[in-house]
Amino acid sequence: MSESYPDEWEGPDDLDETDLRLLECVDEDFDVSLKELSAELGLSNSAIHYRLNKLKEAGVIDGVTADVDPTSLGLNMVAITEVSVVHEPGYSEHVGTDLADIDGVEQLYYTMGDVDFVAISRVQNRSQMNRLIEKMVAVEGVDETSSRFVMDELKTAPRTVATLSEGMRENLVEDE
Amino acid sequence: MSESYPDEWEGPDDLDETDLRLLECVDEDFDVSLKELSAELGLSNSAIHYRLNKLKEAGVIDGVTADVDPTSLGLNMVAITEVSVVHEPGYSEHVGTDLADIDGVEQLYYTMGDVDFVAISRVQNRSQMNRLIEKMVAVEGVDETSSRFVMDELKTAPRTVATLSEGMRENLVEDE
DNA sequence: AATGAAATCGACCAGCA
DNA sequence: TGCTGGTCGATTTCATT
Repeated sequence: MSESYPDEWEGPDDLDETDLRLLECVDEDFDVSLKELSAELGLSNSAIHYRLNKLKEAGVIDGVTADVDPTSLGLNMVAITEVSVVHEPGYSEHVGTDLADIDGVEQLYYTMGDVDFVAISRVQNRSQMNRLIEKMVAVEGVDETSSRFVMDELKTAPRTVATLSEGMRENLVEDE
Repeated sequence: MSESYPDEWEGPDDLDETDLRLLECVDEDFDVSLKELSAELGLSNSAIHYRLNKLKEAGVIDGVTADVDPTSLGLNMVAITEVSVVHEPGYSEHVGTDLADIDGVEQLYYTMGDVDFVAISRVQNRSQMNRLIEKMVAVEGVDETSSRFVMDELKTAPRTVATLSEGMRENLVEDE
């Protein structure tokens, strides 16, 4: 994020419309054969393969992962926790990594404003959640925490490409 | 989540230690050959394949996806927004789906407490963010919103299995 | 539930537009 | 650079234990 580009700048990589459509497919489901993709995009198998490799090497695709359903592992309890730290310089980085290392913390954001960190955690039961919050409070530099329980996850995994607006899309393919 | 199980209940599926180790591998990186997995786990290729299929059919693995790096698409701006709704019965479901449908909203949680929804959104620039917030406010039933900008994402994609604690693991394999 | 062999599919290379 | 076609190696499937 240490870029000197203007606010309306779009992205470093030169993607064309085909790349974007390919990303839309595999961002949703990579468990498809090259055949299906080539049928969808009107290209040969090797062409798809070639483009996928290019996207991986460029870091646009930075991994392929199996999405594990948390509820099938009994991880039914989700909480969103706001963490504020004592305001002494240099603390935040340390606090951040300590918080991120706590088992059950799935996401951790460092934010502007009165609250300093927002964590999203997932556990199996109340006692685990209690222990998790205790660990957060015990991190040196943490001032106070405030948690909310999640009753429903209406939208979860970051399906980055699927949530692109038309405008965002245009910014990517227009000026490559 | 409409289960009548006690709080300490662990999970519906009968997983053994091998399944869990396999999940740990592919949850991190599915772009590996069966050879590597069979070497790691001491099983034949076909056995790995058999277990992977079983996990997919059981819904433990509910998909294989390519992880697209948002920054390579110029999606550098992330916000966490708290949304409260006017308290009239039956509003919440409608508001939830409307909010989830807004382009750029990657995650949406329905929570207990004074705030009703928490959204995590990702866009390319300030004007897109402004429009996104406007759309949220325009949703019928939304009372007010409060947004915080994310300065750093210390932990992002829900690597569910990777963040399991020892206790969570034990709950899964012990009593299958 | 796991194995090995057979059929199928994907990865890579050389060459071409 | 982006793509094609063919080859080899990998994966999927299936009969068998």
